[in-house]
Formats: sequence, C-alpha cells, structure tokens
Amino acid sequence: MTDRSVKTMCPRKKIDNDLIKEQRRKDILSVSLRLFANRGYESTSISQIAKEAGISKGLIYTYFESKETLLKSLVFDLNSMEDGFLEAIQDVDPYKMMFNIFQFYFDMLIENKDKLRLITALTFQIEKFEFIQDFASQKMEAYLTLFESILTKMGYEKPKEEAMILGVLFDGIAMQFLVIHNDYPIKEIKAFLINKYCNKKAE
Amino acid sequence: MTDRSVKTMCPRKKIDNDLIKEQRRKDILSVSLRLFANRGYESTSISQIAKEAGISKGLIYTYFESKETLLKSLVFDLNSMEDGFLEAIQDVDPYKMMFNIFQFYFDMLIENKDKLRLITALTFQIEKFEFIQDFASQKMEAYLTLFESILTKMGYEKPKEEAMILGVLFDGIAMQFLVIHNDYPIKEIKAFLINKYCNKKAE
Amino acid sequence: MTDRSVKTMCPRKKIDNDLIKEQRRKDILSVSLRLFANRGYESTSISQIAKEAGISKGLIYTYFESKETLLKSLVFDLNSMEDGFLEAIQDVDPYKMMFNIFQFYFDMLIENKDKLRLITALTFQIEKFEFIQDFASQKMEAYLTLFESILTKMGYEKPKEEAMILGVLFDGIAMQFLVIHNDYPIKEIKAFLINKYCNKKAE
Amino acid sequence: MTDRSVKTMCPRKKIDNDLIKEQRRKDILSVSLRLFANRGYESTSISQIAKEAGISKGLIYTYFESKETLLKSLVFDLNSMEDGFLEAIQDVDPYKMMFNIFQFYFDMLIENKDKLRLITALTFQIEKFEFIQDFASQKMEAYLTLFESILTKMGYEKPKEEAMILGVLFDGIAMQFLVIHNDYPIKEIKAFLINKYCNKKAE
DNA sequence: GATGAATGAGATTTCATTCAT
DNA sequence: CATGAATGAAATCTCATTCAT
Repeated sequence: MTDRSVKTMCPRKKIDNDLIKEQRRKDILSVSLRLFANRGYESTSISQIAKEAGISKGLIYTYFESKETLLKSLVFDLNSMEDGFLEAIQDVDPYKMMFNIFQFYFDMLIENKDKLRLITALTFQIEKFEFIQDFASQKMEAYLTLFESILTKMGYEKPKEEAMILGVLFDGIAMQFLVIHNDYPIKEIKAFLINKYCNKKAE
Repeated sequence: MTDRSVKTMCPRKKIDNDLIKEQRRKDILSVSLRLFANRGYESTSISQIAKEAGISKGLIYTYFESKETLLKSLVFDLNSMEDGFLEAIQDVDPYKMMFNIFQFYFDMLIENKDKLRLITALTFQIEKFEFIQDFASQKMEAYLTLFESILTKMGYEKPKEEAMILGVLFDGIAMQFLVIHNDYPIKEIKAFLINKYCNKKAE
Repeated sequence: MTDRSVKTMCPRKKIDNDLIKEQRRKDILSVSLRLFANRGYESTSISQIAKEAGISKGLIYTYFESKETLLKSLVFDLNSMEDGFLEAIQDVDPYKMMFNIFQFYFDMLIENKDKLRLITALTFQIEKFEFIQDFASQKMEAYLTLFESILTKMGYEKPKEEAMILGVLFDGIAMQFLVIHNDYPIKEIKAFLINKYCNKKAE
Repeated sequence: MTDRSVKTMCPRKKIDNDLIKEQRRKDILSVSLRLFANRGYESTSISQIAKEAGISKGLIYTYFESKETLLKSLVFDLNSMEDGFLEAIQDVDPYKMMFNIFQFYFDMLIENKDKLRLITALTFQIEKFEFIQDFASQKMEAYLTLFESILTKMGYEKPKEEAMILGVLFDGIAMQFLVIHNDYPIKEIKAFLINKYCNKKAE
C-alpha cells in the first residue's frame, strides 16, 4: 500500500477520480431529470441527454445499464425527498405536528418540482410502468394512517374520512403546482390551509 | 353488400357511406383513446391502433392527417364531457347548485376515465404539448369564478380562497381516481363532500 | 366474395402480390445466405443485406422478426437439402444403395455449398448457437444407423466401425470442399470412393 | 514490492519485468483463445477478455496492436502445435512411420482442441480471413506429399488417391471431434485406423 | 506501466408516413 | 376506397480504440 502511494505520487488522484465519476453520474441524472420531467420519458432521447450533458452517447452507458435503469435510478433516488420526514414532524401537540407536516410538504414540493412531475407523469402510464403504482400506493397508505392518528387526537368526528380529504388536498395541490408553475399561488394556499387545520380554536 | 360494387347509383348509399365513415372515425378515436390513455401516447403505435380497430394502417391516414392530429382530435372532442354543464347545475339555491356541481363532476369523472387520464398525462409533458396547458388553464379559470360566486352566496368568509381549495379538491380526487381505479372509494368521498359543502346547517 | 372481385377488377392482383411477397422473401434469404456463408453471421450487417438485396433496412423486418430469426429460417429451411433422400437411395442391392447414397450426397454437396458452409461455421460457435448442435447430432445418428445396416449386408467384418469411418469421410470431404472450392478434386474423390465401396469384388 | 518504487537499480528487476510481461502476454493469449474458440471471434469483446484475464482493457493494447493482431498471434503461434513433427515420425519402416503420424496427430488433436476449433471456424469465413486460407492450403499440400511417399513405399496401387483419402479422414475426424467433444469415440477410431493402415498383413 | 473513462462509428430495431396497386 | 409493402429517419445500445492521469 505504502509503495503504491509512491508510484502514483499523490493519493488524492484516486479520490479525485471517484469524485469526478460521482459528479458525472449526478450530472447525467440531473440532466435526465430535467428533460424527462419536461418532455416526458419517451420523448427524451439518450442523444438529447448526452448533448445537454456535454458528453457522448456511449458514456451514459458507462454509468447506467439502459435508459430504463436511468429512469429507475431517478425514481428510487427520490426517497431522499422524504429523508428525515418522520423526525422533523414529531411533536406532542397534534396541531404543531400538523403544522410541521404542512411545512415539510410544501418545502418538499418546491424543492423537488422536477422529480415529482416525472413520477406523477409516469404514474399515469399504468400499463407501462407498474413499478411506480406499487411505489405510490405504499406512500399513500402510510400518509393516510399518519393523518388519521393526528386528526383523531385533534378530536375530529370522522378522522378517517377527513384523512382521505387531506390526502386529496395534498395530491391536488401537488398536481396544480407541478403543472402551473410560477403563477401558482402556493403561499396563499399554504397559509389558508395552516390556518384551517393547525388552529385549535378553528375546530 | 352487392350494391357496394356499383358506384353512386342510389343516394342512400351516400348516406350509408357517410354513416360508415363516421362510425369508423369514432372507432379509431375510441381505440386510440383506450391505448393512449393506458400505455401513453408515445408508447402506442399507429400499427397497434390499426390492428385493434381491425383496419389497415393506411386507412387511419384518410381520417386523420397524422398521429398528432389524431391526438388533438381526442383532446378537443372532449368538450363533450362538459356539454350541458351550465344548464344542468343552475338553481337559485347555492347549496342545491353546489350539489348539482358535485353530482355532475363525479358522474363525468366516472364516465370519462380514459379521456381524463390521457389529458392529465399529457399536461405533464409541458414542453411537448403546450396546447394542453392553455386549454387546462382556461377551464380552471372558469371553474374558480363559478365556485367563488356560489361560495359568496353561501356566505363563506373567504370565498376566493375557499374556491381555490375546492378546485384543489376536485383535481386531487380526479388524480387519485384516475390512477387507483377500482379500489378507489369515490362514493364515500362524494358523500362526505356533499355533506360538508351542500348542507346549510353545516356552515 | 363475387362483388369483391368486381371491385378489385382482377383476382390475379392478389395472387401476384403474394407471389411478389414470396419472391422478396426468397431474395432476402438468398442474399443473406450468400453473405452469412462467406463473411460469417456476425460480420454481416442487416445494412449490407439490404444494400445487396436493393431494399431498405426496414423492409427486412417486415419479412423477418430479427436477424436471428432470419438466420434460423435459413438453417431450418435447409431440410429441403435432403428432401427425397430415403426414397432416392432405396434398392435391394446394398452396393447399388451405397452407390445411390454417394450419388445423392455429392450432388447435394455441390448444390448446397453456401447453406452447408453456413451451418458448419455456426456449428463451431458451440456456446452461442446450441440449436445447431442438436440439429447436427440427430442427422449424424440417422446416417450412422443407415450406413451400418448397409455395410452389414455387404458382409463387412466390423460394420459399426466402418460406418463411423464412412461418416468421417463424408464430413471430411464436406469440410475440404466447402473451404477449398473450385480447385477441389471432388470428382476424383467421388470416383475413387465409389470404386472402393460399391464394388462387390473389391471386398 | 518496495524496490518497485525505485527505477532501474538492479538488473534482476529487468528480467523479472520481462518475465512478468511474457507471462501476461501468454495469459491474454490463452484467455482469448478460450473465448474466441467457444463463442466466436466477433462475439468476444476485448472487455470480456480483459475481465477474464484480470487486467484492464487498455493493457491489452500494450501487448497487441488491435483485436485482429491478437487473433493473428493466436493463429500463427500455433505452429507450435506441430513442433518436432517431422523428427518425431521418422522411421525407415513406412508402417511404423504411419503409426507415428497417427500417434502424433491424435495427441495433437486432443491437446489443441481450442486452437484447432478457432482456426477451423475462421477458415469458413473465407471472405473475411483470407490469411487463414493460404495458411491451411500450405499445410495440406505438405501432408499430402508426405502421405503419398509413405503409401508408395507401402506398395499401395493408387498412392495419390489414397493420400487424399487419408487427408479427408484426418480432417473429418478433426471436425467431428472438435464439435462433438466429450462423447466422441476418438480412441476407437484411432485404434481402428491404426489397425487398418499400419499393419503390413492387412494389405 | 496500468487504468478505465471517454469517444464515435456502426449495429439492430422501430415506426410514422407514403404510395402503388 | 382500402391495403400493407416500402421507406428513411431516428432510437437504443455495443464496442474497438484512445488517452489523460
């Protein structure tokens, strides 16, 4: 080991190389994400990705086995969107907890526009991308359970139904925001909902 | 059958022909809709449509200029989804009117699953199908105005914001219903919302 | 049916069309055979085949599902090489029968040079084209049984071993002839062997 | 290990280096041979060779100019297959000499399965590897001359024709053995032929 | 020397569209 | 009018070869 470092002179080289590789992988992912999200998966060619990433077509296949693998990497990397969610929202007060959820959700929405738009779009091709369906169903299930427990603590009469409505609201907001972009009054909606759901006296 | 071999002898033939043509046009549209909605526009080939419609590839091009024209015909035909909407919902009582809107919307949702799924999916390919965006924006604008006027009559404090929430709910329900299909508890949601929004005492 | 023939005017059209189609299929097969046999399967591209056949690349896929399907069509079409073999060689006299076999085999060799060269070449890529192996084994088995029965009738002492030698001779001749082509003294070899094996007094 | 970091200090290193290089060259050749022989030249990639040889793709190009050069090295290295042939078979008795030839040939066959299979396979791609043809023709010419002289000494009536038959037998055995592998009754064939050709009384 | 990231040419395959029949 | 053979552009993917490190 020691003599090897003499031969290669500087150990940073290898590390640098790995860093560059990791960076390139990320570049490809981010370019793909942008194009897939805005034009659609099928309407984006590997050539276009390569051109926008400033590399050759072939190189993409050094980092990803196939176009579909690239897509799956994007989709499943997105767990990161919800990293730390459960920790971030915990609170003994259900109103505070609901507030935290709204906070986290709207931030996540704004930060992950492209990822979410891609995933949502894929969800609609039900016969082609079944792996997305399962993925989405699981998520929703977990959310509904969480909502129901909080709404129960808040004393709602029909917590199950109210949880469903909350789920619908979240999806509706996501959908409108992802499609309408810049002109969408997301702040107003957020404020209105926080006022409606996170205020003890409101009930 | 035999008369088909003789050309333009009888005016009834012309009518028959027109009927046949119109029927064929509808066949192509309905097959396309089904395939586009479930597999995606790009993932559906003209060959597949022809095969499922029981006609030749070439014939599709006598009815539609191109694949994209066919798509646009589907999208713009769908005004029919809302035919008679304004007449159907009119009522002096805003609660009854809101009830009518819910009634109409949920019926429309169930009857036009494929159309709506297709349009929604296309909406996400914002750089590729810009014509859809404008189309959707206009619709939404009209709805919001309508909602606001009704909610104002009902005496809501913040009718503009509440209208927005209502719009979000409608889109959220559509989205979940279009993706989850059969298992989606659409009746329960409908009942719950009607109870919440169309009941004078509820307010 | 009758009126249809009026509409299309002439029933020969359809038949002609089928004939043309069949001819085109044969053209592609024969060009492929020539190129595969002389350059090798992997070294022959679909583009080359299309160019030599005077058609577009795409058209090949109207007639054959894939490059490998095209190859398999060539290989399995070749049963025709041995059509009528068993009928042609039958005779009560084993010497005459052996003579018939030589006759048939050498004729077949000369007429099917390309086909045989292709198949033999594929046989050597044992890890890649297993379907050829089975095919060849079955053939050989049948030949050996036939040889043995004839040689037994001729009164050979070790008919089983002699049959094996005969099989080796046939394969050896094929191999040299397929590779050396024009300069190969196939007639002399044929005459010599017929004299050796089909002459009652020789034994 | 440590001395590797110091350049050209001790002549032993140079020798070691040369040995390592020579060994690596042989490794590459043997891996290539195995892969080429079993999958075919075109179906084997440089990457596969590198991976199986445990080195990098690039390194192969310091030992061999190109993939084709590597192939040619394999083919022409194989003269070694016949090293010592002429010395080994010499004998005043033509029967003993013929026996020696059989002995040598069958041994060589068993020891050089892969090499022979590769060369034979290439021989069939006559338009692509012309250099093989010439190579093979020369070999065959030499063999025939040798056979003829021995058979003449043995007193055969038509030594030229018999020599040709012997050549055919050798090629036929090679072909069947190379393709059929393990189940091939090579020992029986060897014994039978030795009995037939190397026994004075047999004639 | 040794690596493997990077390239670019070319292979197979698909498919919207045209057009002769 | 109806067909589907035919085209050609473009998509995905492979791989021999190079070269910076």
